[in-house]
Amino acid sequence: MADWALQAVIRPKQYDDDYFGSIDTKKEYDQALLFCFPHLFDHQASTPSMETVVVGDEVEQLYKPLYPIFGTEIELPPPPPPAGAADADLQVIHHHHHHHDSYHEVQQDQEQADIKTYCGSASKISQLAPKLKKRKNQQKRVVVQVTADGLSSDPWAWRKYGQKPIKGSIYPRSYYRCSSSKGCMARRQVEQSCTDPSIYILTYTAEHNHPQPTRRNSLAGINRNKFKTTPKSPTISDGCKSVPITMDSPFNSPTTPSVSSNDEEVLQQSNIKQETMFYSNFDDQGHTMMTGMNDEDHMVFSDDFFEGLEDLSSYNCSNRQFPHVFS
DNA sequence: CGATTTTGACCGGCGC
DNA sequence: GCGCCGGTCAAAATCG
Repeated sequence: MADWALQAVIRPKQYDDDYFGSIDTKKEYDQALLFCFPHLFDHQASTPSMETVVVGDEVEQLYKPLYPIFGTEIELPPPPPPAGAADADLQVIHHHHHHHDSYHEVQQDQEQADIKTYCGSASKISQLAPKLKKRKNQQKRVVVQVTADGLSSDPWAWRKYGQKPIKGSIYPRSYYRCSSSKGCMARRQVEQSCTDPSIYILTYTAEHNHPQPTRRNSLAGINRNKFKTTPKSPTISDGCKSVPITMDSPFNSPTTPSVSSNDEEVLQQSNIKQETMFYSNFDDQGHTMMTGMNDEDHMVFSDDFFEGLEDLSSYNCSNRQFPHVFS
C-alpha cells in the first residue's frame, strides 16, 4: 500500500469492532482525525486501505488509555476486561503512579492526575466539561502520533518559536504556532518518541481561528528547505548529549520538509503510523480518570474544536472504512 | 527585505 | 521560599 496511508489506529486487539459503542462515536473519532489530518482523507476514497502495524506489547501500551475512557465517563458499555497480561500491566501502571523513575511514568503521573476523559459528541463534552479556567497544563489539546511522513504532510502552516529539551527524553520538543493567520492561537508541539524514534508525537493546543488552507500554497515562504546542501552534520542537543539526526528529521526542518516543489507527492505521503485519540477534559480535583495513560496517548477537544469540525461538512465519512483502522 | 529558524533568557506552575 | 520544568519571548542568524 502507499506509505502515505493511515497505517494504524490502535485499540485493544481483544475488542470487537463495536468497541466504540456507537456509530456516532466512531464518526466523531473520524472527524477528529480528519481535523488534524484532513489531507489523509483526500485520497482515502480512492485507496482506503489501512493496515495495523503495531503488535504485541506495543499495542498493549497504546491501548491502556482506552480502557478507562470507555468504561467511565461516557454512555458506552464498559469494554471487556483486558486479558491477564493487560490486567497485570494496568496494575503496574497504578503502582508506578507513585514512583517516578522514568519519563513515561512521570508523564503518566501528570496525565492521570489532571485528566478526565470523555468520549462522545461535542455537545456531550460541553455538558460534561463545564467552563474551566484554563491553566497552562489544563489547556485542551490533541495528541497524535505520526511517522515522519505524516509529520511533513500537516496541512497547516506552522512557524517554530521554540525548542526545549524534555526531561527523560533524548529528543527535544519543538514548539510551533500557526503562521497562516496573525491572531491564530493554534499551537503545535513536535517531539520524537523516545520509545520509537520513527514516531513523532504531535500535540495540538488551541484552535485555528481561520479556515484550513485549501492548498499547501499557504505555506509559501515558510519552507526553509535545509535538505539540500547543509555542510555540517546537524545535531539535536538535549542539554546532556547531542543526538545525530538525519537531514529529513522534523527537528531539522520540521514545518514542511521537502514540500516546496511537489505538494501532491508529499501530501500523499502523510502517514499516521500509530494513533490514539481521546476526547478528554481536565479535572480540577486531579482525580485519576485514566488508569492506563501513557506518555503519548490522550486527546482533548474543545467545543470550538468541534465547531471547526462541523465546518468540514463537505467531507463524507462514508467514503472511508473506519473500522478497518482498528482491525 | 521579509519570513523563518535558532537559541538563550525569562516566566509561571508545581512539588518539596 | 526554592528549585525544577515546560512553555514562550525575542534578538540574532539564516534563507530565498
